[in-house]
Amino acid sequence: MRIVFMGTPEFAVPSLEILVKNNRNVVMVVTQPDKPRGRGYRVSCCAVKECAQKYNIPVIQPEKIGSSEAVEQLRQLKPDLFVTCAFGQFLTRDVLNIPRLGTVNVHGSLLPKYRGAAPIQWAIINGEKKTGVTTMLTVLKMDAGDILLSKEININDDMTAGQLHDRMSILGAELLLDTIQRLEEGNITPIPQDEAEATYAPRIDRETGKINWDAPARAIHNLVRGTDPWPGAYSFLNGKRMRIWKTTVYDEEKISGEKPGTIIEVNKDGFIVQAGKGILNISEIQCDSGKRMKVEQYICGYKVKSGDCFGSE
RNA sequence: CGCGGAGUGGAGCAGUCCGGUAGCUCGUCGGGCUCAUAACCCGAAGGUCGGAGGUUCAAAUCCUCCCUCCGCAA
Repeated sequence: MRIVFMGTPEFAVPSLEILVKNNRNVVMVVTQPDKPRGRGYRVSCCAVKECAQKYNIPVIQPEKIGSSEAVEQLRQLKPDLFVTCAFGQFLTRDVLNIPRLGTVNVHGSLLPKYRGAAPIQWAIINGEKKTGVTTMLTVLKMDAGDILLSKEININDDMTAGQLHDRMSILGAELLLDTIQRLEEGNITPIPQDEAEATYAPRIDRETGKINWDAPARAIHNLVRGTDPWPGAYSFLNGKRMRIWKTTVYDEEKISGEKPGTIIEVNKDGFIVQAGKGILNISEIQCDSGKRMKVEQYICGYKVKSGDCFGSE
């Protein structure tokens, strides 16, 4: 079976790798063009391209996958199957028509929930207790194709988006291999998604990480976890921006009368802060120009006292 | 040439503008107090101030180059 793999970031690497290691015939990898990224705007390539090069698989990086040039290149490969996994471009009808057996996508949620770019982060931010990975047929509408297989995974109360991402990328890879095997055997029945149940998980940006202290402590805790490692939850303390990396819910319900955001106690375990509902303990933070550090270390050099208040400036 | 911040005993910071004895909080070690303690009191150890040049009577501080880390932006 001739497979073309389309993917870009770290999440897709285990999927590509599992195909290679199981001697699947990946004839081509399609990924996003190299772009100037990072400090100093150095041009760098994505994780999937690096992986493909490691296994000497040809790579193309079309600006638009639907361009006549790219379509022609793909046609000439006479592929049996396309696999997409966090590719980052929509496939056009012309592209979808190329592979004999169709196109399979790996997605980081239990569809039809959390369609879109950031399903892992939003599942945590929304406080879900479980999520999963799904393989489905790729169609023109985003993440809306018929479901092939899915697998659940539990979300622990202290799990970060980064941790969940890493586990799900591996789970997704295993599910992909399984899916392809059963497709070959003709042992799989695509199930249409229930459109009425569909929800969306849009791309997150830096603003997503801004903490609203009027929210419940539990919701803030979920935001902190769901934006770790990127973009990170933040607020301002004494005029300086502070990222907040590690929290625990100290109390679910309590309302002390202090303004939300107020530090009601400082100790070596962290800041104890009043939220809109409930109380949050903050134990790990990061200042601009610095690395992550425990609050215990921070208060050695900075003066923080109870009554100081987190805010939007 | 994208913009900006940071590097000072083990940790976190001040001092740098305006050159002149290395400072604070915490930790560590020793002693004291205490039924006891992560609390309190007394004392001590520990630093080529990221690196290399330069200016100067004198550089953490001023000038030049380099290294490392971080934020913005992508």
